[in-house]
Amino acid sequence: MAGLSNLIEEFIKNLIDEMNGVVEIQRNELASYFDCAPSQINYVLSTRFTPYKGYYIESKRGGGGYIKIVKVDLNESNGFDFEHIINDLIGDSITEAKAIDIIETFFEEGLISKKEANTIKAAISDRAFGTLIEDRNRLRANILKNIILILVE
Amino acid sequence: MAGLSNLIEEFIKNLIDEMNGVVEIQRNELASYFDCAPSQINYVLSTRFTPYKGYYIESKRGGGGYIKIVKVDLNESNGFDFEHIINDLIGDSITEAKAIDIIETFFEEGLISKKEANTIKAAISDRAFGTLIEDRNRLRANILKNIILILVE
DNA sequence: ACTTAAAAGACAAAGATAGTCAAAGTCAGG
DNA sequence: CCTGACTTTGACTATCTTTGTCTTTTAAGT
Repeated sequence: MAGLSNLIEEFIKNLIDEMNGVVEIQRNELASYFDCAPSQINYVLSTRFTPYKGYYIESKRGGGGYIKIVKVDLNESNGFDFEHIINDLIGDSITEAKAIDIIETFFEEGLISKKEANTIKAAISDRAFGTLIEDRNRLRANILKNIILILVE
Repeated sequence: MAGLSNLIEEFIKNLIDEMNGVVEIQRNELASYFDCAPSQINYVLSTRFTPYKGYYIESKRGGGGYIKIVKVDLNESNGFDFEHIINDLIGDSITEAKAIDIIETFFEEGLISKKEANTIKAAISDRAFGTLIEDRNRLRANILKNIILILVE
């Protein structure tokens, strides 16, 4: 059940690993390698390589154009920028998917264990909110921020 | 005497046994296998595979979507009677103070670390719920039950 | 400078799943 | 028979993926 987007995601992640955290691709080349629409590459980038997952992207159009994907090393020197995470990435409302991305990143960077990651995911999942319909994203932002403050201590 | 929902329930339970406690299904596929409305599957899941019975569920929509059902053994774990905790102590509503008591007990008995205890407390505190006024205790019960299933697993 | 071709970006439509909710059906007990 | 709980169904919604079309940017040649 692979799924094309997942394949492309894996492919890029392998490249990034091999290249020590930075990779440059050419959109059309990659698209033709996977025999898909070029904009599929944009889709993968915008859903899988987001700031919530610890990536940022630069690109250039025209002849010699490229897309550069950088994996941010959150632990290097500065440690996590919690202020940024709390104010900009979470704010006062966040979707489940984005919250999970942040939690996964914490795990991948060694800030929390797998068990802690799963616990936090359980705590902020829509499923855990049950029948509560309104303001899920606000509630989630609140809970997540409270949890993160504990982790920082 | 049979009843479609019971058949589907049995079918899924057999799958889970075969698969060692975790199974992924596709809603439409299963519905067409039983020749019923897809939402019948949701009905079965929400009435038969609840946290009270030791199940939790994850899913994804869209292409490559799935429903993942995980069975947790509430009986044989760490000397805790999780079934009792979930069904009787928590139920579908619990105060902050009582929830904290349960979490403290988990810590004292070595099921979770101090950090995990603090994380969970942060997740179910009234403070984390912010301006949400109604149904705090219901919400807390839901979140706590989901977290406990993760801890047991 | 101007033009053109070679990138990448934006966005919308179509396809593929799953979720929600309420109406209609069934069945057992009073 | 009536009532209420449980079940079944279907219409509508939400989310995720794939594809295609049109736009914008940039480098290179004239």
